[in-house]
Amino acid sequence: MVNMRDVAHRAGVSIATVSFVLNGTKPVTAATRARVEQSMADLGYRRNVVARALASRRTHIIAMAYPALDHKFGFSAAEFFTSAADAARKQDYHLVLWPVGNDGSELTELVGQGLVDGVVLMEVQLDDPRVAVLQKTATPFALIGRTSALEGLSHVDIDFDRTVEDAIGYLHGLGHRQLALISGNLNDPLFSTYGPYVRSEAAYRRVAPEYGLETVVLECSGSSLAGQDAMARLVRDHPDTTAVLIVNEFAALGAVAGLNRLGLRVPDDISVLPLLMAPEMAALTNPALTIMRTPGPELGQLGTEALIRQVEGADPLPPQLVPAKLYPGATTGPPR
Amino acid sequence: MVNMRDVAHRAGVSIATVSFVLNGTKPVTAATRARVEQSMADLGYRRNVVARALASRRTHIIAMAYPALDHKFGFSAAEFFTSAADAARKQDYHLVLWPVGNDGSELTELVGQGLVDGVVLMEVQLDDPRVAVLQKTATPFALIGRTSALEGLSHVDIDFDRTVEDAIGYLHGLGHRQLALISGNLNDPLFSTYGPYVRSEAAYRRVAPEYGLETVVLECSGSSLAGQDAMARLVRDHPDTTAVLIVNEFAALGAVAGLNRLGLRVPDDISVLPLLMAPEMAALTNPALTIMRTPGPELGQLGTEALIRQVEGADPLPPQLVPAKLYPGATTGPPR
DNA sequence: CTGAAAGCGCTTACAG
DNA sequence: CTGAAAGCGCTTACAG
Repeated sequence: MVNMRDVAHRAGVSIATVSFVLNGTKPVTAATRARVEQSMADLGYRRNVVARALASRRTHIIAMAYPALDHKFGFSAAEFFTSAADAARKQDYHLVLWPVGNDGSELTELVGQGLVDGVVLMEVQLDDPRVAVLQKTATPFALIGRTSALEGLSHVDIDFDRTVEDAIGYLHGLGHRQLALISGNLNDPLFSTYGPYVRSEAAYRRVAPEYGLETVVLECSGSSLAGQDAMARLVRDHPDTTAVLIVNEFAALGAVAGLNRLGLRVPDDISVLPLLMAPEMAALTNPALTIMRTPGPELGQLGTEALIRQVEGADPLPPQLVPAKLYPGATTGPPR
Repeated sequence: MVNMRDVAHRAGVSIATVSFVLNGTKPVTAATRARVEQSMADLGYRRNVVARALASRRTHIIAMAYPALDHKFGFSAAEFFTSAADAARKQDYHLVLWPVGNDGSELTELVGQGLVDGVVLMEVQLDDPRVAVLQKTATPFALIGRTSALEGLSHVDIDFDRTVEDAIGYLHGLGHRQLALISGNLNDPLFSTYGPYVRSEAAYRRVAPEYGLETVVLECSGSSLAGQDAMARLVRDHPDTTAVLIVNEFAALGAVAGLNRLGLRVPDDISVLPLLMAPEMAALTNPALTIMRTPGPELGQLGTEALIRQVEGADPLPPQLVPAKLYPGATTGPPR
C-alpha cells in the first residue's frame, strides 16, 4: 500500500506537508499543494484511517447503539440508521450500527476499546442506564429520544405534542367527533418508561378535551395480533368511535386487518391513523395507511450532527423536537 | 486511559509479556500470567483496538456491505445483520453495517482506507460488479448469495432447490394440484440478475412437472400493491388455482390482502406460501402467514465465519446452501 | 519463558 | 510556509 512517505517523496516535500494539505490544518502554498495533490493522484494514495486515528486520538467512527433485544429492527430503525450514516459520511465520519442490550454492559465494552469517538443512542428510555455509562466514561453522546431528566443532554426527539395536535386537528377537520387512542400495554415493563407511549398518551389526554372530545384510551401491546384484538375491544366497548389513533406501528397493521375481519370498512366505517410509522411499513397494507410519518430521516441526521459537533468541541446544537407529519394514504376519511 | 505500560509496570514485566498474555501468542508461566492478569484487573485495563490494529495490520473489523438503494432494509436484512454481528463478536471481531451502491465505488472507498479486514457481501447479483472490486483490491470477502461464476468464491446461500421442493411437497401433501408461482417482474432490471427470482423460478419449473403439476408463473414486482394486483390476474386467468407460492415478501403481504378483497378466504379458498420471509414479517398479517422461513440467522453466521477464516488464513469453509424451512402459520390448508 | 527495540502510518507541537 | 522529530499504544521478530 502506498503511504504518506511515498507521496511526500514523489512531491519533494515532507510528510508533514502532505498531512497539512490532506487535512487543511495549516496553510500551504498553491504550488506545493498542487504538487502534493498530483502526487497523491498519481500514486492512488488513500490515507490510512487507523494510523490517523492512533495519532490524532480520534477514530472518526461513531456508533449508533440500538437496543435490538427490546425493539424489533424494522423500517423505522432502518430509516434512522441510513440517514444518520449519510450525515456522518458527509462530515468525514463512519457510522457503525451497534446492537446493545439495555443494561449498558455492552456499551461499556464498546467505548472502552477506543474504537468510537461518540455514540448516538436510539430508543432511549425515560430512565436509561446507558446514559449513566456514557457519562461515567466521558464519552460524547447524543440521544434520539429523551430521558426524563435532560439537563445538558444533547438530544433530538419527536415532537409528540405537535404530532398529536396535528393528528387530532386533521381528524376533527374531517368531521370526526369520537376518537380513541390505542396506546401501550400497561403490563409491559417498557410501557411506563418508553417515551413514545407516555408522551403521546399525555398529549392526547391534553388535546382531546380542547376539541371537546371524550378521551378514550385502550391499551395494546406492540404486535399485529394485539392490534387486531384491540379493535375487537374497541368496537364492543366504544361502538360510536369513528377514528382511531394508534401509537405502535405493528399494532396498527393488525388494527386494519382486525377491523376488516369484524366486517368494518376502513375508512368508510372507521378511520385509522398511526401516529408513528415509516412509509415502507404504511405501504404494506391494502389500502395503504394514512400515517403520521416518523421523522426518521430528520432525526437521524440531526442526532448525528449534534454528536459530531460535540466530538469536535464545537458549540452544541440546541435540542430539537420534530413533529411527525401527515403522510397521505387511504385509511382516513370523513365519518360515516 | 491506562495503557500496556502501566499494566507492565505494575506487574513488574515488559509490555511484550503483557501482550503475550493478552493474545495468548507465546507461552507465559502461570505465575507471571497471574500477576499480569491481576494487574490488568486492578487497573481496569482495556486494550486499545486502534493501536492493536495499526501494529498488527489487522483491525478486527469486518463490514457487511448492504445495497440499500436496491433493497429495502427490512426484517430479513435485520436478521442477517444481527446474526452476523453475533458470530463476529464471538470471534473477537466487530461487524459494521455498510450501506453501499451496487456499482462498487463506495466499496472501493471503504476498503482503501484500511478500516476493515474483510467484507461480507449481501444481496449479491448474478453478475456483481462489487465482486470485481474486491478481487482487484485483494480484500478477503464472502458472499451471502451467489454470482453465476463461482470458482473459488467463498459463499453461502439459500438452497432454492430444496426450498421449492419442500414447499411443493408440502402443498401437494395437503392435496393441492393446481399451484402457481408468483415470481419477479420481467421489466425490473433486477429480475434477471437477482438470484432468488431466477433460482426459485428455475426450481419450480423443474419440480412442478415431477409432481405432474402444470406450471403457472405470474410476474410481479416487489411491493404490496403488486402482490394484490397479481392475485387479481391469477383469479381471472387461473381460477382453478388452490395454492400460491410467492417469492417476494412484500408482494406476499399484498397477496393475502388482495385475495381478501376479492372475497376469497385464505386458506379456505386459496393457500398462500411465501418462499422467503422472516417470521417478524409473517406476523404482520392476520392470520399470520405460513412461510418458508428465510435462513437468515444461519446464513449470517456462516457467511461471517467463512470470512473470518479467510482473514485469518485458515482452511476455507466449503460453500454452504441452506434451505428455507416451513414455519407454520395460518395461510395454508387443504384445498376447498 | 522474557525483554529490548523496531516499526505500524499517521499527527502535531516546535523551530525556523 | 515547511521540515525534523517525537509520539499515539500496540505487535512481533530477534536475542538470550
